[in-house]
Amino acid sequence: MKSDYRQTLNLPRTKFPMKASLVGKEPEMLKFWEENRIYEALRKKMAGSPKCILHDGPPYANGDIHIGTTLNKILKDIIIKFKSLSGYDSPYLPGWDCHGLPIEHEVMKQIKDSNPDKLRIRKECRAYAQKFIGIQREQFQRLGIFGKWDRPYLTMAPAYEAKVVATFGRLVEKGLIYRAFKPVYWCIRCQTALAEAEVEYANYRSLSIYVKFSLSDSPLLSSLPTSILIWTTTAWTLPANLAVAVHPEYEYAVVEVSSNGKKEALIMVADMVDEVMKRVGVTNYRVVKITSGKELTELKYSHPLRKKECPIILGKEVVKDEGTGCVHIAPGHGEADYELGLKHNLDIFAPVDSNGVFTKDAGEFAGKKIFADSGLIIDKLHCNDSLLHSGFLTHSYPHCWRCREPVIFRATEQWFISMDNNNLRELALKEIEGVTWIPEWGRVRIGNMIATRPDWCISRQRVWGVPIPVFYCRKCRKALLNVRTINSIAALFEREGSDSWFRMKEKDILPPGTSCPACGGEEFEKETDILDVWFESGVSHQAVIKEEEILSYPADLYLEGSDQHRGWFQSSLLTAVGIGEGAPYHAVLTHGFVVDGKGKKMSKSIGNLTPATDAVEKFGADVIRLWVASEDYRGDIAFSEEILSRMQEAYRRIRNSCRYILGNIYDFDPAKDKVAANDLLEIDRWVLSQLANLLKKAKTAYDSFRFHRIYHDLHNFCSVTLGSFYFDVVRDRLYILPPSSTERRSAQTVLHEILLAMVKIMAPILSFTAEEVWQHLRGEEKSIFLTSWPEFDEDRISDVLDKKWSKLIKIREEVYRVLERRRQDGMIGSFLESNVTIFSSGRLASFLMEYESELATIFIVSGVTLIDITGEEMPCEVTVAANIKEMGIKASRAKGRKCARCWAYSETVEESKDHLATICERCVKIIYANGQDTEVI
RNA sequence: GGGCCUAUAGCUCAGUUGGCUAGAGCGCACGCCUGAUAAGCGUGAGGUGGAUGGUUCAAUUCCAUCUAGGCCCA
Repeated sequence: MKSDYRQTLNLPRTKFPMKASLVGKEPEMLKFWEENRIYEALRKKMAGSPKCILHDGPPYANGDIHIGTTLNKILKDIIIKFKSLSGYDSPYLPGWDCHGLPIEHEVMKQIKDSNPDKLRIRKECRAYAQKFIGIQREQFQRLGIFGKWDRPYLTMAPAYEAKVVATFGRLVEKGLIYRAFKPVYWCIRCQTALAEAEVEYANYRSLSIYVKFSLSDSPLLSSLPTSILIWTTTAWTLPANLAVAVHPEYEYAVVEVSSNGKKEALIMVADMVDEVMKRVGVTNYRVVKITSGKELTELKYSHPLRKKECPIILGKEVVKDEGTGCVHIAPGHGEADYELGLKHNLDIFAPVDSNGVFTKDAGEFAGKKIFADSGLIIDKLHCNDSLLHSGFLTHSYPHCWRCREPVIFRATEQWFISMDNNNLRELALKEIEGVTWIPEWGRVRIGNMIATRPDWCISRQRVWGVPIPVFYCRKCRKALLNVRTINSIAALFEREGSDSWFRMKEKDILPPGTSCPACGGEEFEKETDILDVWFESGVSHQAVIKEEEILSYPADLYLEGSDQHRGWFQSSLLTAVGIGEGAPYHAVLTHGFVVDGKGKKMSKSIGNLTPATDAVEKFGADVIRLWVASEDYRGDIAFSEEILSRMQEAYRRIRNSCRYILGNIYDFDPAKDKVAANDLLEIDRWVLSQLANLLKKAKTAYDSFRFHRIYHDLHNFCSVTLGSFYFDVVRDRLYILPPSSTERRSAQTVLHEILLAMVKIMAPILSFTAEEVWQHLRGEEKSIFLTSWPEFDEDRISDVLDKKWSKLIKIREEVYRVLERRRQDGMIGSFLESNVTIFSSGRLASFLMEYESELATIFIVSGVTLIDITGEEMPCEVTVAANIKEMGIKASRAKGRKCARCWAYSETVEESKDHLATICERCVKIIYANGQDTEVI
């Protein structure tokens, strides 16, 4: 028969399961939060406290959330929760960006009708957006994100649309809105402008021509008639040619050629001379002079199709691996040409109408079709001896996504926000200075962008969006652009939404009696363009922050991916500064992009894209949240199966640390059993000092948004301070000593405090688990999120204790190295099977003497003997400590027998009689003192 | 091609104003325990600090160039 002393021990008891089963349990927790309206209770609790507003950048209401969106929302949630815990009223109002091309595009694919009514498209788009708002909302909530999910802000809501229009009106008032030409993709067949996303590239056979633009005056280069040679595959853009661009740093060659008995000189980039000559079939040529791109700009050429002198300009965009290094520029027919044209004050000239027919501005080609009649241009060039060579080239060319016809680039009238009227650019740059950028380089990044960006084109030739609230006089074609009409439209949208614009007639939209200020006309036509969606989301500071009572302006923080320096951060800043206000945010925090384990970007084509929902279903939201917290988001953020399984391990460690404590405080009632600070054992005071340190570091890290430090500190605390030391050492006290003994209560007091602090440090990150722990802690508050960040005394951080105990831990390591060797020898298994003798001298010896009675417990061995060898030689049979001077260690098999209760070896354990297990003196006393039956069977 | 950023052990991160054999945790290997047990403990092996050059008595830390990668443009 074997005696069982287990029942006389205080073994851990808890219902808190070791296995998290997050995937199954998290939804229950979500239900708990929802049913108990914890977020609302939190708002109520914090009402009146100082506000801290994180304004949500609206994700696009299309598709499932991906891992990047997940990261973004979790970061926001961590901040919201920490701020709330630490005394701020920090509400979270999520939003969605609802308008825009991607949705319209998807909807158009689904609509069978080839020419659907605009209102119908909009209706379908609205339903589509609404559907994905529902889907995404559920996915965000599944992550444990707290917020006002029942009433998010939507950019398609009438009130929001009204603010968009009103803000546009304020920009008009400031003189920032103007109309000008800008090239866009245009489909002649569909009679519509196309966005980048609506263009598909396919092979197309183009005319490929080399054209000579004869120089008006070139005596310095050659005595022969001299031309600058260009190459193009779009002959139809030549009537719109306004300049030739050359690269400022390239060398250009003057090449004298002789063909068909005619001698002339041609200019092209030096590196391409042989290549070009080969292509145009000229064999007799020689380079007579090398000049620079810069020098060429002193020259002018005469237009081959029109009587006009045109400049040669510099452009860094010019390349030399195709063509001649001299680029024909038609600012009305190309994006790069347009930018260059703006820079050099060229007209944005596009003499082509919406049907692809030359207008009267194209002179003799007026009325001709640009593709079908391009032979006329070739003929003309040929006649005036401008054509050096013509052929065909099959190359990738943009086509319309609907009708598959090749598209053209054509300047049409668009609305712009001027960067420089009213000093918008300068003011915006000034505002950037006053904003806190996290990381700091965000300031430089957005600064450079704003300093060099062109005017903001806000026109979109689409349907799903907020119309640009402008009318054109039918009589004089002038635009009606004034604050009064715009505000009346805003009011209309507020009442009926922007569908009204498409539904109603002009005269019903405009205030009665509106007349054209230019000609007095009373008939108007509404604008068909809608606003760039960046403008819409950009004015959320007016439509949301200013409107919502729970928020306050300006926001304390915007938090988005680093791509938003060009996107939302910028559109928000420009609109706010444009209407005469300051930056809409005090601080802007950016995070990098999620990349795969190898540091490559996530993309569908590479196949390394993990849907966020998959990860959540596999690991649980808390593991994903821990991953978010663990990564330094300032750079790229790696995401891989390996990383997540590491996170899972780390999660278990933290979870089990909580479980250990819960199991050991099952009979601890802080109200009754708490031991006063001064009566705590020294090791307990030391661990509280460590805890205070952890809290301090965590607070600093949360305050500076450096969450990965919290993860590391917390995890290290669990693994090192607790797991490999404190938990091990206090186990003896907790299990063996009488339940109400001061020593045991001292440990429990500290464990309870540790868990209380840990669960709060965890809460913003491991929200589900923290709440689960909290429920087992039986605190007063219904939810961990209704508690507050633990106050702590800086005084508790004791350098003296830290020093003493790090020394003890260091000594312990030395002891363990020796014990490990004995274990390898087979002398011992458990360390309790050993006795340790330490030889030391001087200060070390007296230091150790201080702890003589505790050393066995600290080392978890059955006995420690100290030998002071001050003034003597180290005995030769001991192991000398590796990292501590003047210390020798000897380990031997423990004397006596193993106590059946506490498992330590002691000579007080008597030899077993009657097969009954025997216990040591200490345990006998404990059992007697506790009034327990000694005859434990 | 331009602007901004990143690069320390297999993974995630520390390394204070340049200064002692570059640290931690996880993972891994080996072992222990079986009273935290699909847990826990111990010991140990892992780094030419992306590469090259320069400044310095001394550089992971400063400078230059390059390579790889990311975001935004062209």
